[in-house]
Amino acid sequence: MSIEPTPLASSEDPPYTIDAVAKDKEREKLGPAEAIVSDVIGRLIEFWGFKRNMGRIWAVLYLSPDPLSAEELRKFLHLSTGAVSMTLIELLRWGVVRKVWVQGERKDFFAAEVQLWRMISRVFNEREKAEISFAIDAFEEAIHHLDTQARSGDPVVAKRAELQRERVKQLLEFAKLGKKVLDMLLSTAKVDAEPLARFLLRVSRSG
Amino acid sequence: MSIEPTPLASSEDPPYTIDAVAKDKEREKLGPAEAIVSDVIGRLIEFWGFKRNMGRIWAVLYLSPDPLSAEELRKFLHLSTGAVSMTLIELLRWGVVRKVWVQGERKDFFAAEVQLWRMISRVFNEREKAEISFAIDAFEEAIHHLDTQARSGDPVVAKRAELQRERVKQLLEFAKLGKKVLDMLLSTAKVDAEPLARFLLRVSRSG
DNA sequence: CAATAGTTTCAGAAACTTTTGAAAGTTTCG
DNA sequence: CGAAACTTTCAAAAGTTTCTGAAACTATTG
Repeated sequence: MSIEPTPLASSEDPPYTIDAVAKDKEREKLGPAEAIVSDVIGRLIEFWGFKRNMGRIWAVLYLSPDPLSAEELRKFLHLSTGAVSMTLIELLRWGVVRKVWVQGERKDFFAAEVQLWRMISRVFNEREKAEISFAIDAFEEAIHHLDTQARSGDPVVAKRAELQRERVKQLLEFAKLGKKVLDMLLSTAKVDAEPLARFLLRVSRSG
Repeated sequence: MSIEPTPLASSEDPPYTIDAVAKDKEREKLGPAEAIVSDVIGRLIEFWGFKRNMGRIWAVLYLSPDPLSAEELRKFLHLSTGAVSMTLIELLRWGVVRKVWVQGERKDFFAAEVQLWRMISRVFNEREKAEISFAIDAFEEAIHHLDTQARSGDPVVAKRAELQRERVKQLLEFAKLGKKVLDMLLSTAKVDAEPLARFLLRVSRSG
């Protein structure tokens, strides 16, 4: 139930020695809280379309008082060197983990971005916005096609095109609204959620 | 570039006959706008963690003036009977597609939920809320573990537990905020976005 | 500059997800 | 009831994603 500090530091060891910290570094297992949190973050992140290990590694780093090396992460999470390397590269690309230089150490160390809001807005910005912009373009293209059809001679075709045009327009409006909310979130929310709220207040009157 | 109504209805056919509608029913291919929209909705939905075919089927139904049968969907999207059946069952479970009884027809017909907002809030309610509630519980459990550790004799363990407690608390706060926003969205936003905006306005002052 | 430490890459393996299509099941109708 | 119409199920196949671990590569140090 209590944490398992390290196999080397049994409860018989004289406690509070100077190298307690050094021993702490030799820990090979996650404590229960760390295990729970890295598991749940892994799931959340997977749910969000990333790899589970991205979430798990981020979580372990987030809960670590000090930066960790790839090797330590490998041990904690029972991953292969390759997986740790690839996952860290991905996390670095997303800007949610940083390389940290540790004095006197040759290998790289890694630390989590701890500003949750900044982190999430960064990911939203790159990922959701791209997706939604693509959708908006596609809906606009579809509407263009339907306009052409609506002007075609065949009234059956024209009638269907008109109905479809309305429906795609709904999708387009919805996507644009989503994009606006996202933009707002991204540009300012890391500082303050107020602009988003103001916007929604305005929207709610017209739509 | 223009729609392909059906291989049977070439442009030489006398147009505007009474059975133009009947011919329209024999269409076997999607028009360009339908193809674009079902593709992009398929992608969005996949991105959101559902099966691509759920999005594609929903989109075809959404753009159809009349309810469609499983067989028609199978033809339009080149799927197997099994895939159509399973996907429709899933869409029905999510409440984003309804069965529609068509007079004089023996087979089932299906229509899309066209209220976008209602649809999305329903999905959010079932899916995101469950996920976030689970995370909240897990974070609380982790904090409990860390409280125990913080009271343990070993000051190294205690110190780490305190730092970790702070961090997990951040996650917990964040998740709770997310849940609140979601609740607001779900309970009222289908009617009106205003309560959500008010809430955000309040939140932005305190934290 | 050779040995060592550390990191990345990548082809294949494993795990997981989705689809197929035939068989089983169900409902309707004469 | 029995045949026809239609739907669902499910085991196997196909497809996709993620992971492994050895080899290649890069950087550091004596």
